[in-house]
Amino acid sequence: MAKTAKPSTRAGRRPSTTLGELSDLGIELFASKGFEETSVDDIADAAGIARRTFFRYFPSKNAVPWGDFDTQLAALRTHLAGLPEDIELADGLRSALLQFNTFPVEEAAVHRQRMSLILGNPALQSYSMLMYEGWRAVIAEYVAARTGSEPTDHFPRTVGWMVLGVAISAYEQWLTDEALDLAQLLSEGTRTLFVGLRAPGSSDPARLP
Amino acid sequence: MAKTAKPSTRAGRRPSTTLGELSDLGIELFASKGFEETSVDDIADAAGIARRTFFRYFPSKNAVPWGDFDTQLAALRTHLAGLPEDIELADGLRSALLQFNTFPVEEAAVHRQRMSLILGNPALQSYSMLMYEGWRAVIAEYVAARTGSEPTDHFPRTVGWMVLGVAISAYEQWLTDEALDLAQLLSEGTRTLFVGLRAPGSSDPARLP
DNA sequence: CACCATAATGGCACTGAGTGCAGAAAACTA
DNA sequence: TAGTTTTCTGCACTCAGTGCCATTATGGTG
Repeated sequence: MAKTAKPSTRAGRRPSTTLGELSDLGIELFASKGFEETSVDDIADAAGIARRTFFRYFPSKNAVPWGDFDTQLAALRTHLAGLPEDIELADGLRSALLQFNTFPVEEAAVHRQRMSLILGNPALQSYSMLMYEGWRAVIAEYVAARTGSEPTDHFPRTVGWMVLGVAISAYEQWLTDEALDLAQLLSEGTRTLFVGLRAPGSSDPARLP
Repeated sequence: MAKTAKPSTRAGRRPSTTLGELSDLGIELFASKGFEETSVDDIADAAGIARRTFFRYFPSKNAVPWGDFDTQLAALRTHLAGLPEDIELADGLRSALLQFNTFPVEEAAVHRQRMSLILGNPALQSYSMLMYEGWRAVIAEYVAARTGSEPTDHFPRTVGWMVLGVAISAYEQWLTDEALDLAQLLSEGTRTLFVGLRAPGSSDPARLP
């Protein structure tokens, strides 16, 4: 997140900061002062840029904690595309979940703070829906490719939602207790997803009104 | 939604409108002019109330399409509480899904318009996350009660998310084609949820990293 | 070096959502 | 009629987000 952009040997004025730096700075301010209590002006001032410039880096204040999410999505897409084709769909999905939510230890603190903000603040919870849409689309693409259907078909869409649900509830749980292991929570969630809820003897929902 | 409030024989000035009427009016304006293009002033003017009064009925412009969602949530909670205790958890959940999304035919048109707005407009998609939170909580309560755990535990939370996913993807699909049957889409979704994704022979996610 | 193209920053004015406050307006009660 | 209760309304204010245009910094070129 706090990485520097490459020199980019081409012409024109240099950007005065990076999206990652602004994101980290914003997260810090949000965490210390509160999200609502931190204005865009506060962030811009702290970063030494104009308010107007801030909106060239982010489409909204809500987008700050997400940093360069698009890049992460692209990485996820690449990861899924590189998986062997002879593994189970379910195994591919678990692999995606674990890969996407694995990060270097030195980023653990910022990451926890970021997720705590996103999942704890109403405005940010709201905004996250728009980010999740892209995430779900990547999952749906993979499911569609593996099942010979379209990403907008019912099954891939449903799976996209359910896998997202597994991810988010794992995070929600993780944030309640510092001692919990995120990867284990994700695995437990995927288990619920993979084996289903139907107890032996339950009626078949597809055959009832 | 367009129901009138009861006479309320008590003192004080009468409300000049109802939340349901405002909601219907708002949905109509949003559908005809577009959500972004319709200002709060437009709605207030059309309803014959002051802008300031609008915000006594709704916390935000985004809340308009949801009408009195809290009442519907209460009905769902009551429905779940009234289910026999000897049925499968999965059957109770399917019952909730179908009950919550069944409505009189005369409301079908408005309901489709409402859902089309909520699922199609970015600002409304965002806001829906806050509404879904209450919905998920009701599901999680039921699951917790049936499994002897707390609504905030990992399993009830995960199930809440997954059932929500089933509901939303059914709606998304429903909106793509007028001819599709919502109840059937919900049933198909619950089937995916109940039987799980794991194909026979897939490894057990709970036993792997 | 002077000039030009390019890419980014920055200032300004404007719209529109949401809020706090104080007072007016409509109901019922005694 | 006077008092009480509840809702409505107008006003002023903050803050997010946007369109427009000028300004600044950089590299390339004659």
